[in-house]
Amino acid sequence: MPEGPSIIILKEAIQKFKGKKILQAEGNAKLDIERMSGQKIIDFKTWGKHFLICFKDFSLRIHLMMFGTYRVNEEREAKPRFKLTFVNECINFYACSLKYIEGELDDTYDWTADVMNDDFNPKAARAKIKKLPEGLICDVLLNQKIFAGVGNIIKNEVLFRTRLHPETLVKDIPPRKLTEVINDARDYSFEFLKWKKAFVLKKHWQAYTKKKCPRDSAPIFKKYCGKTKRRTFFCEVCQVLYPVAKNKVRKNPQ
DNA sequence: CCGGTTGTTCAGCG
DNA sequence: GCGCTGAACAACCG
Repeated sequence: MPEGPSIIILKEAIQKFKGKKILQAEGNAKLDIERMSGQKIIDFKTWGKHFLICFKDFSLRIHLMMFGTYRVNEEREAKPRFKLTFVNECINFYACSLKYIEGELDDTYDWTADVMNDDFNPKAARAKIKKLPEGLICDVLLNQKIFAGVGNIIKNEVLFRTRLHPETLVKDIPPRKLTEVINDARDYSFEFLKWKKAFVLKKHWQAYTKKKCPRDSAPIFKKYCGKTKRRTFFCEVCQVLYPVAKNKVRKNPQ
């Protein structure tokens, strides 16, 4: 479920409940689920991997973490973390983390960071990245304050598509290459969404979980990179680790 | 059948 | 107070 595009799919799946009144809210969550009983759903919003159910004075933030799931008008065997009942219909959420947000969401969320949002701002992303010169690009891509919604799959694929080595330091990335990475974090996320909806996401992976580079047939390495220590798949032949040593730059190519 | 993981938070430590 | 590590959570896939 978890990366940003999957949360968009969730939003679309339950869009029909927007404007509806919750007849009953129940569940085994730690917070006061019943607070939502009788409330009307004003809107659904998303920010990165957060799914937000908006009410008049507060919102519920749902994070599906690694294994969260949901069902519309269906039950799983396990008890739901919480269930919302409408007239003749219901939504069930399982294995998710919940939190209430009081007041305006604009006070909590920087919408310019969300790669799936129309307000995503590449310049704002660049300014935040510039403040982390010693950071590794593989960690930066997973930083939700910069690229909300990007998860480990998107990270791997964006680095492959832009031919950038995951352990490149931010300060060593050429400006145009950085522009490419920022733009592709958004572009690939929309490709991810399109392919996920069509159930063909996996077959479009070029580096993630792959053994061989589709560009040059060199082996794809697997390494737990950076501070985040997440699985990272990359080709050492075509993904450039900047700065490129001077004696490796050919003076007269071809 | 068991190991690994599309994610995040928090306790505990030096 | 900090950064780092490991645990915890949880369910499905291969």
